[in-house]
Amino acid sequence: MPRSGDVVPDATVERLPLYHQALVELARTGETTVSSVKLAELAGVNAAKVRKDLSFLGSYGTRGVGYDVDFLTIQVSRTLGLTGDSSVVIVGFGNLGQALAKYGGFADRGFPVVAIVDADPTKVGTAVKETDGVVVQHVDELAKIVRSQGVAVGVIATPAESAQSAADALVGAGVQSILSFAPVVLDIPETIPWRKVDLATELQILSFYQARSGSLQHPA
Amino acid sequence: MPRSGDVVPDATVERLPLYHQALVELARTGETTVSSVKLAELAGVNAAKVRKDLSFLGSYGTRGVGYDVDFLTIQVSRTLGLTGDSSVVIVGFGNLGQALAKYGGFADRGFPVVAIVDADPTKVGTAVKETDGVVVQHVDELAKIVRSQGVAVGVIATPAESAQSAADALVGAGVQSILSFAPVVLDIPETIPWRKVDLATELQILSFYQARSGSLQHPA
DNA sequence: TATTGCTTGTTCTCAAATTCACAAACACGG
DNA sequence: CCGTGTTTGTGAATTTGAGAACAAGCAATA
Repeated sequence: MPRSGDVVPDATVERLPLYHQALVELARTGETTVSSVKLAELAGVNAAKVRKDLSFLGSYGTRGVGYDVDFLTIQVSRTLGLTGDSSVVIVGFGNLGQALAKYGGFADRGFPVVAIVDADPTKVGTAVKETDGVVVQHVDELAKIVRSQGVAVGVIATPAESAQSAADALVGAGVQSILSFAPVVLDIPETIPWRKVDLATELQILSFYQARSGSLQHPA
Repeated sequence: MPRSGDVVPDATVERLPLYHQALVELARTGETTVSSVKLAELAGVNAAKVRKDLSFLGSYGTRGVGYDVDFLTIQVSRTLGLTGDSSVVIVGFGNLGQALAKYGGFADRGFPVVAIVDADPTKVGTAVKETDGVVVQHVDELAKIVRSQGVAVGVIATPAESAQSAADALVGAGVQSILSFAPVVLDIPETIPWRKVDLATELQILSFYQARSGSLQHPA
């Protein structure tokens, strides 16, 4: 019987946000309980997998009934460490950086963008109205910003060539995790978790399954 | 001995774009051959895994020497179905849609954005200079656009509520694969491969590993 | 042509993840 | 209070993936 002290498998961790998202949606529509079958449908996975995943957090369901939406939401949030907002700083104010800054999807889900930096002095001073008028600052200010604003997450939106120096700056400034959109492997200390999102890579993976068209559906 | 007719494992497919990226970079810097160790380093994976992955495409290396960069690039491209450009249409011209349209990273890697559509008539007519002046059209034109321009990929950048109707429109219009940024599970025919990228989900996964700080590094 | 050194391709073993299948447990109605 | 129907939680079996280890094979050199 897995208890909260036990390890949560990586594969499960990657799915917890899906459940969280589905639970928030259920709460919004007024549902008070949910079965593993329903939750599986909303998250796009298999019901047995949902039950096994949730069992790693503890025994929070009621047999014959299902899971309490609000209670389970809290447990999933707690496991993911989603207690309160985590401030984000974006490094790089090119097209992608501007895009991410204006995109509201971060703040909506508890990750407000509180600062933007760039190495180009001509970009410093620009205000982004979509993020409450955050003003672009110079990358040299990074350490000061992270400390004073308590920034937890750094997002790298620089060109590939500058990504490593951006990472170094973020690590030096003291952020606790990094999300990179640059298509390069970064050298980052083991103590700081980081992930890479590469949009072109996603399209190339699709390309493969499209070429094999019909024969195989993409794995969820 | 795996041959090109055999199945390529899903896990391998997800890494092929990384190798492709690394190979392109090697070619750019003038390297003509590369070892599995070097390629592994550039892609951020284990060397044994590189060799095993590549062996699914065929026996394209030379023992004692390594892989020919140009030749291997061609083989990886062919396996991924990256023969020539694949046109992309973006559905949704809100913040994220505009962001993606202006972001040059798609075209650079063989996925030019040739059209943008939105359901809001007030947005129709806007030109995006970053993508050679592509003009936003109404979503009702989608089928015509896809047919006339030979669009292969649809990118969904709408709010979550509109994502399913966007997907339906794309499927009806005849696109061959779909990349969605909306945080919902889509109902799409098995014949059309699709993937979901959710930026907030990425941050939430990081949140977990950050909470478990230091004890576990995120799996690549 | 024989030897040496290096790197691939593949086999083998182990670990992780998925899926099935079902007993255990609860609510509810009679 | 008992039986029924439903849904969880979890062993067990299966599939998939990771990594180590090494024989096979090629180039280069003398």
